[in-house]
Amino acid sequence: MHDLKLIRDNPEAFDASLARRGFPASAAAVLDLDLKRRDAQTRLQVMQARRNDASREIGQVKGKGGDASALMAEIATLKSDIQAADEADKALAVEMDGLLSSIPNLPAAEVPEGGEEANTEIRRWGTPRLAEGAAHYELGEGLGLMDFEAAARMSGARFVVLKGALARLERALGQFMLDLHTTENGYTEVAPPVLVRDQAVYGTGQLPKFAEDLFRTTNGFWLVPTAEVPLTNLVREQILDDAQLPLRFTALTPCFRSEAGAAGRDTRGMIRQHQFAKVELVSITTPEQSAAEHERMTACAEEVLKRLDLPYRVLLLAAGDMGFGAVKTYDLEVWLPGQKTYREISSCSNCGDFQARRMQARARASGAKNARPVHTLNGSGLAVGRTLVAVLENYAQADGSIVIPAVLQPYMGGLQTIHPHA
RNA sequence: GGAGUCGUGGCCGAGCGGCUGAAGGCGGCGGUUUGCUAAACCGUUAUAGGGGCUUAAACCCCUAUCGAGGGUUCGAAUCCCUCCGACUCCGCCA
Repeated sequence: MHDLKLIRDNPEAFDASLARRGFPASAAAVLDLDLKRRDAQTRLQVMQARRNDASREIGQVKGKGGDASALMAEIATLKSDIQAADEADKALAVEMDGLLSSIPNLPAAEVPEGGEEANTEIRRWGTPRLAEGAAHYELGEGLGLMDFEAAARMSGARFVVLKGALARLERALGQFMLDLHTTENGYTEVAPPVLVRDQAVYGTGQLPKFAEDLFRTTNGFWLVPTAEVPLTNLVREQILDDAQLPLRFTALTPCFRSEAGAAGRDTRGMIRQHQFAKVELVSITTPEQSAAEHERMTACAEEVLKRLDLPYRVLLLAAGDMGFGAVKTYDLEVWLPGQKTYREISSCSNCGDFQARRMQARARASGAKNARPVHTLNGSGLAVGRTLVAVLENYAQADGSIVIPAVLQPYMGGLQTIHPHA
């Protein structure tokens, strides 16, 4: 959600920023509506002021036992006008809300202009295994521990059943990530709801524009597409002290995505599923802290890949490739020998005050009069399903067995290798 | 699921349908007192929007807001309805 004042003060800059995302100019429409709204508001307020005065007089006159019928008659004529003006004003407010809430956040100055092709590689880590490797689904099925057909029989496409050591490997990855972030990176573990109301999903920006990407229960709950939703909404409608910030939350949750519009993409394997596990990182900061926190959060996510010894690169996303609420986004892409390419495994975004405005999450500097919207950041630390894919493909041996990364072995009861038929 | 109670400002907590945007307290801020700390005392302290004045701020005026949304009324924090949330008791269940 945008600050209307900002658009009023500098409509050209606002449109120029949107243009960098490839988003059409919107300031004129906003300002036009704003003008209409203010006009309607003024007309309404003049009538309300008169009504309030007259009502007060009526009270006084009646209190002295006088006759107030003349005043009452006057207001009676005002009444329908007030109602009409009130409705007009509300309609305009709703219209403005709809308009503002459908405009994406403005990219930071250092974000490259353009679409996906303008994404910029920032750094690389590790040495990719360039030899042709087996795909994770071949490896998993070869192990007899990854079953897409069984999943399809009960749930259809884009689901998977993991069994035995692979099921445990997924659990191990989640535990390892969570432990790293809570014991070394300063995040507080949270076990949040994964079914949430409209307002929560609106707060983080998936609603109203992206409803089709989400699953919804018959009684109106949304299944969270990421723990970003519940973790960020932890501070909704709260007024915090700057001194409490930054707050850092992490959670391991299932994530649910309809993948409408992804038909035909990544149809094989575990890369794109309707349901997957993810460890999410969320930070709530002051406006001054968010840029540095963004770097810190990205480093926390990278640390997971380093400890797993998985080669990756970091991309600074171009304005047009960023998510709706992001000011700036780093994507972490892990090397997948099966595809001989880097694939996204984490996305770390600074959302500035965009989500905070929608959630009414504010913080006050000590002694300060006014509370300001906080800044919110979120990042995957990491997508567990895709990390499993990366481990399989990067740790596969010639005979189809999978070596367990050293840091995971304690979580696997000391198991060092997963053999076929295990 | 059945029966009931409740939802007020940063927090706690009053509030007869008519100068109540809201008593009081805590906290915060400013000041007095003080060797320092503590305490005491005085003053001040909601948010959003619109408008006036101004280079700007301060300031002034208006409107809205007492969980949310409707309704009744000349007038609603106060009455009615719906929803959301909290709590209590009973029943049921992991």
